[in-house]
Amino acid sequence: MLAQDQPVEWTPKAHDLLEAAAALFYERGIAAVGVDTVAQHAGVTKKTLYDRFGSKERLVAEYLRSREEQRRAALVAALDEARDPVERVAAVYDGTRAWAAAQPVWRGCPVVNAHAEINTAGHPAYPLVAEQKRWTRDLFSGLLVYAGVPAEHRDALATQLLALLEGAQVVVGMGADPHGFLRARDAGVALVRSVLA
Amino acid sequence: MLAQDQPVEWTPKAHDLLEAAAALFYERGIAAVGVDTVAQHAGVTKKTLYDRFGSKERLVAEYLRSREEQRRAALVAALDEARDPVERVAAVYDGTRAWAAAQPVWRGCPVVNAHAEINTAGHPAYPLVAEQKRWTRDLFSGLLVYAGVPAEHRDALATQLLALLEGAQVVVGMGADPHGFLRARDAGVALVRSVLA
DNA sequence: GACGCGGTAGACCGACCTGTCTACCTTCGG
DNA sequence: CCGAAGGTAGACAGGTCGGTCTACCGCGTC
Repeated sequence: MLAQDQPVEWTPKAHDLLEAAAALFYERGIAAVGVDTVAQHAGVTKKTLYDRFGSKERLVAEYLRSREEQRRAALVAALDEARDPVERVAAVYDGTRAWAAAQPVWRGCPVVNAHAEINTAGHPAYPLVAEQKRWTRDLFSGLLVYAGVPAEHRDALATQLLALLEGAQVVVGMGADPHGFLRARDAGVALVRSVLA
Repeated sequence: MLAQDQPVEWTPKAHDLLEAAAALFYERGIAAVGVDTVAQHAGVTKKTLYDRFGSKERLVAEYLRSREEQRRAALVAALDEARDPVERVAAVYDGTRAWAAAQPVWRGCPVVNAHAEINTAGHPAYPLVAEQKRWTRDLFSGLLVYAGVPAEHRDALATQLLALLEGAQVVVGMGADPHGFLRARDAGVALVRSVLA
């Protein structure tokens, strides 16, 4: 078995495995997908899966890490196109919408979904889950500093912007409104404007 | 086995089973909890479980139905205390916060969590999941009519209020901000006020 | 006193789960 | 030419899963 904290060796088949695992875990749920299924979809033997990742838990952790990497890349891409402070807040919603649209199917935030299935604190994906929302909140917080939002409003507003972003992912993922990201963007912009005025 | 659409016979042990199942499914995840574990926690035999509910899927559906019943009861309780139109919108957030606080642990919306684990459209809990967000959106929609929000703003605003509510549940559930419900409430009120002015 | 009912106790089934193992094949660098 | 590395094929182990079944018990009611 692969040692627990030893990094994954990214052979071509390891990439195939991650790709297959990511799609299956996201679309069907983590516990609902067995390692045999993942290996089969990747066109690979189970032994190769264990040679590269060492355990299913580790594969899950890598799945979440890679999805989060994608997301942050989409966010910086969207942020690079906006210089106006309020537009930069809006860009977070646009970037998330673009990231969601890039997935073959959208079933809500992968981290939230994984959180619903991971109970043991010892799971290697646990720290990733805990860190992700904090990171996004800090992102908003920084954008609010840049926008000149007074410190007394900053914490509350960061939470509100984060709630809108998370809520939009849920709303779209459950099919309650296909324009959820645009609506959330408008609301976020309105909230920021109201404390700047 | 219990017939698929035949109603559950609510004997005392059936209630014990639902209570145990609800706690376990919510706190550990649905797939992670076996029927043996549920029966054991309820102080009941597996046979009794199957005599009353017929299948695990059916038990899951009843779990979600009962949690949603609780939630709507908390919402009407909060709504009954508010007559002012904007205060009634705020009451939805307060009611949800009270409902969340009533749970021994809060790990986000049970329906969203279940949605992450349920992939098969034939699952008896599937219609419940699909209906729930629509119902809540309709609730906001009705409150906005009552508040005199012009029709052109109503749909977008209902989605924004729903996103704030769902987002607050995520934010609190993942520990990103313990005051998530209060923040969401303030943001929702501000958004409603801005279209009324 | 017979019967139905809700329940216990626990064996049992086949399927599937994560994870390991042996044996062999291919490719490539020194 | 050799050996290491990445891989295939597939059996295997031990455990858990959802679900079924038989045998029995206690209680209330015709």
